Amino acid sequence: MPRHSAEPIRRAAIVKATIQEVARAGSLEVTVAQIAGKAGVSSALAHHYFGSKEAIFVAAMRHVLTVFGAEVRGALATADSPRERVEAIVRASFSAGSFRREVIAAWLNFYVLAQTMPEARRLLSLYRRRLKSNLVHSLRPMVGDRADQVAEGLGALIDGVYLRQALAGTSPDRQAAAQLVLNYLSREVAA
Amino acid sequence: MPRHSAEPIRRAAIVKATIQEVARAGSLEVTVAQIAGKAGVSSALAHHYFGSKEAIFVAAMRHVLTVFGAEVRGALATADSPRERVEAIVRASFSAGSFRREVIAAWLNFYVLAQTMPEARRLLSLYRRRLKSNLVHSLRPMVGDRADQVAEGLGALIDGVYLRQALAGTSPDRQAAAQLVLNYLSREVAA
DNA sequence: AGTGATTGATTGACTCGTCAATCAAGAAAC
DNA sequence: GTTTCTTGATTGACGAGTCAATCAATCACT
Repeated sequence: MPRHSAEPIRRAAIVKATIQEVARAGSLEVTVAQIAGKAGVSSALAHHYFGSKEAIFVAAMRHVLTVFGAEVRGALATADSPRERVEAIVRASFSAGSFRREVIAAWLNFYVLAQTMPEARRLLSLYRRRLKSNLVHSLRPMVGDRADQVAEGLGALIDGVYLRQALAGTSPDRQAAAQLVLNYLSREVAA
Repeated sequence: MPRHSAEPIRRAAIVKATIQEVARAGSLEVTVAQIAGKAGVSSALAHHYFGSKEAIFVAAMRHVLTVFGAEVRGALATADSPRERVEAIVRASFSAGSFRREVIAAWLNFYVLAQTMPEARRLLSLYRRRLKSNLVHSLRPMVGDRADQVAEGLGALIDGVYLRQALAGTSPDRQAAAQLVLNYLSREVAA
């Protein structure tokens, strides 16, 4: 293993470990040592690569959002009609990659992080704006000028389902979650 | 100042200060000293009355839920038809007492707390079960055996609206929030 | 009414542990 | 032999919880 390839590997390992540890602890009260330990490195190395604990959290958050973004884009690629596009976004929200216990738990805590860290808030706002923009664009041909409020409702509903899943002891049911939201969509379109 | 009236006054002050401080900090990372300071007492006294920091948080959470429960009950008192009952619950969710910046911020953090503290989780589950039971009961005459899923959707939507409000920089708009949820209700009933 | 005992209220000072961050130095690669 | 990687050790700060002591009201008894 060549020396110069270590950095990306370590960063990825630390980011992954961060998500796992945050999920395990159920809060952001995890020590750098715990994260580093899980990643199989020393806490000093984590500081070496990220500079601070906050930066580690931001990187983890960015990773979650990146994965989610990629899933949305992938789902949109095969969608033709507006209806299909909206459905693609909804399904991507509950895809196998993002709708997992550890990611959901991390998600909730990133919301809390966004309350105190401007950088985290920026990331979250960016993601939200993109999602809404995507939704509104696809909804326009379906519901006209109600697109904005329907998008707002869909967004809130998705967030709510996530939130409730975070607290539920059971493992997430992607199918049921998607169905609940798509149901809402159908009603709005029919109205 | 009569001796025996000190305890309830102090407890209430500390609980109130806890909610304010959690909201101000945007997280549970507030020190007992900060809370006590805001309540105008020493940190030792807070420990004297509550025993631990966790117990302080639980008391604050219980208070929020109690206020909310009272608001729901009050709203239900003047509701006759099933439709009115559901609307009362929804409106109570966004009532002036509960849908305030500080309370919303505290709410979000209590969700996080519930991930780690069994007692907090118990409280939250209890509140949720009651709310859903209330909803299902009133929805039954309106939507029949779809009552359960509609209640689930309403609950998730309410949670989602709260969550988004926690992150929004603006002050909460009770009217718009209630309208969004009631809209969902109308669609479901019409279907 | 006076006086001493009792009890709750309250605090400042202290302990003990924890943790983020730094540093200096060793190991590995090139 | 220089650069990158990696760590153990250390530090400095901070915070929860404890404790011994003070203060003030109430009580019990005369």
